[in-house]
Amino acid sequence: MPELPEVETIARGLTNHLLDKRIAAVDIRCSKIVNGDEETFRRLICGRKIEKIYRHGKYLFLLLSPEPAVSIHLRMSGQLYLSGYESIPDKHTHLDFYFQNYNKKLSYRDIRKFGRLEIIPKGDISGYIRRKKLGPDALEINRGSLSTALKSSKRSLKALLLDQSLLAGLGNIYVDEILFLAGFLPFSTGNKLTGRQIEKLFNAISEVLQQAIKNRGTTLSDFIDVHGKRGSNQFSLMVYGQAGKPCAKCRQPIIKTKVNGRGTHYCAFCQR
DNA sequence: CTGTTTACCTGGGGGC
DNA sequence: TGCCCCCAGGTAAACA
Repeated sequence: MPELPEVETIARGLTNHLLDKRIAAVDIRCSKIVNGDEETFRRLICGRKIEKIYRHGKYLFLLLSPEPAVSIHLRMSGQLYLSGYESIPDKHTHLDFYFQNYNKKLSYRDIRKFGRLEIIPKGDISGYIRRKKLGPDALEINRGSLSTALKSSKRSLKALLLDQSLLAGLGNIYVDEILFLAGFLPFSTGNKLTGRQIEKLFNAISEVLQQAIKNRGTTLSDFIDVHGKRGSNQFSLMVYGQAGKPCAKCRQPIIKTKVNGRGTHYCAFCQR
């Protein structure tokens, strides 16, 4: 499932290939994927040049010149990939962008159709981020803000780290990995962590995410980069999907349970 | 207001 | 083989 490292991998891939390309046409085959009227969507972006591509949390932003911006959220199973101009889309490929003087198209594919593309004015991106209640990006947050976020309530660490309004970008896989690396149990609460413990968590967040970006994301089933290639971070997972297998550190079996309704993996010996 | 549960989708896997 | 049921997960909306 695309979380921060997967969206970052896509943002970098798109930046490498689509910067300064001009959108020539958009083929929408499933209109619920785009927010609002399909015809308006087409009209507002056709003929516009891609000026900048970046992400905040799991949201991807394409800035067009002179206007507008497109926000894309892949949710559970969304994919963005480049393919030959004339390749035939399968039944889950809902939208294609064509470009001037470029022999590839950018396709949006989404088996579960949870993802969305939205048009917003460029000047309103910060407003959009506010309306979506997104906190600071998980790679940009500073220790003070993380501390405030974790002490904001007596919910579990799992719930706190998944809460996009506190810090944006973490999903189920990386939260489990971060809590393992930091050595904290997912159902323990954040409000009585010491400064030293918060620092441990802070470092684990950045370490786990940076490593996953280096590995070009985690591919358990769906994730692919803009070239259709799988990531390799699944081979570095310590707890997620490892239920019953021996912990890499202490050889005790990894436990899978539910915390806040989410599948949660941890080592009862290494995490306290 | 806060925190928890459910709906949205589809494919895959287990049980029989 | 095939059918039924449940599970996976990010977010928004509904709920307590």
